[in-house]
Amino acid sequence: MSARQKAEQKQQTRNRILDAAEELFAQRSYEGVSVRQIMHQADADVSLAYYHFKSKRDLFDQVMLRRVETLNDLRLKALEAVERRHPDDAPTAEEIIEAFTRPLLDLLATEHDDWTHYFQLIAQINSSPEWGGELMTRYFDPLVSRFIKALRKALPDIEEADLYWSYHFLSGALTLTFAETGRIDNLSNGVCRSSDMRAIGERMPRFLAAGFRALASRD
Amino acid sequence: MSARQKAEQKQQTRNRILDAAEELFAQRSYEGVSVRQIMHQADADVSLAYYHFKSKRDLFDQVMLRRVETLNDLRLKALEAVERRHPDDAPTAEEIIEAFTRPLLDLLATEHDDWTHYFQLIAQINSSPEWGGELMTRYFDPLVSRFIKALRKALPDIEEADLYWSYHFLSGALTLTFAETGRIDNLSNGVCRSSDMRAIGERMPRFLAAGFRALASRD
DNA sequence: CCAGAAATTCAACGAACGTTGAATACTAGT
DNA sequence: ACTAGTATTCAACGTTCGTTGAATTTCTGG
Repeated sequence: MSARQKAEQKQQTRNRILDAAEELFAQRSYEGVSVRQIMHQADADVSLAYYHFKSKRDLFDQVMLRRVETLNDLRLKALEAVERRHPDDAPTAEEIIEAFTRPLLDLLATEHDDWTHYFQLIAQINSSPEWGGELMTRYFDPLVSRFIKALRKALPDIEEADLYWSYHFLSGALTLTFAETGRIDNLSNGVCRSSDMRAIGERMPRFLAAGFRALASRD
Repeated sequence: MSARQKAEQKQQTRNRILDAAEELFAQRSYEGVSVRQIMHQADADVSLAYYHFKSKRDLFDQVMLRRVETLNDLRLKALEAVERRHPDDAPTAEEIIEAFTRPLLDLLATEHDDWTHYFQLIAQINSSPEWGGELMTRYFDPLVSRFIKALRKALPDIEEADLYWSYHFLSGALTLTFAETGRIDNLSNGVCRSSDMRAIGERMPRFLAAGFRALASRD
């Protein structure tokens, strides 16, 4: 086995641990899961966690970090593509929201098992005062500000407060929806399924863009 | 001290424990808080928790139960009041959503300290697959179905799937907003404040009703 | 003032927690 | 075959966890 292969194997183990941690943190929260349970699911010895990571908290941070760059890149590229399609006029609110949500939709449609637990985790963090404050600001707010700037251009008459509140409502709808909690499956008696990305893609941008416009055209 | 007064004092202690548990569960989740920490905050001995409640889990359930009836009653009354104002025609979607949200707004405006942690807790539960599945269904779905029935009447042309997805988006926006996570305060650099119930009341029903209508009038 | 119930405290249980240092297995280069 | 180093395992530490039974305080009704 070459040195290169060895390094890859180490990464493999590290990723197995990250996968297990991601899934369990998403299902039962940070404090609801022990390092022992994570390492059991990763099929590795407990103390190996502390060889690959500094602490339980560090493991959690690396779970967050592993995917955030991919995600933000895709979203930014989608936004830039939309703007490139409108060299003169401004894109519509719906197009911008589409760029904000489409990457998540696509990731869940094509690599569902890789991303589903990550979005569950983000949903929980987003609605937690304890965790969300720091993490969401650090990882997502820069990109969000970029999208809000684009939305401001799409809705030139909107007031600042309306713009931020609109985004806030969007954020709640989006994180809950992509968390695939199964709530809608229960409520609708099977008419809707949390995992139906096509159904979401057809409805969410339209729903949210209408909301933005309703606040932009206030009388 | 009369027997009556004594029973009241017992209830007082019980409520002190529930208050402490509600606040800490909301801030740090069920597993993130120990019975010892709760009882320390309630200024009572650890084992007193097991005199008033069967277990930690039972304590959590009682935290949930304590306020849910009040809340659902207010919401149902608000909906019935709206319907009484429309004996012949159907109320608008905005009026119904208003009835769904107004009680929360009012409770947070008039008894903020009593209710703020409860709504934080609900937000976390709503976005957790582990907890939300059972709890939200048990405590809220009956009332929600009642509201959905009213919305179906307000939007006679809407398809079932659109109706449920619309409510799902509403649910996400609503739970995040009333959780007062402070996320919008950071993002908007102080332009908006999570605790500004007036700002929310002026915007949320309008935003969400527009979303419903956008899906109802699908081409 | 006393009996007895009710509310609260004390002391402790076994289990699980995060974390660590030393020991081991494995493999790559010499 | 030997060595060096890296990945992994073993065994244990002190602490905190949820929970319990017995002791104790507090107060009421007789």
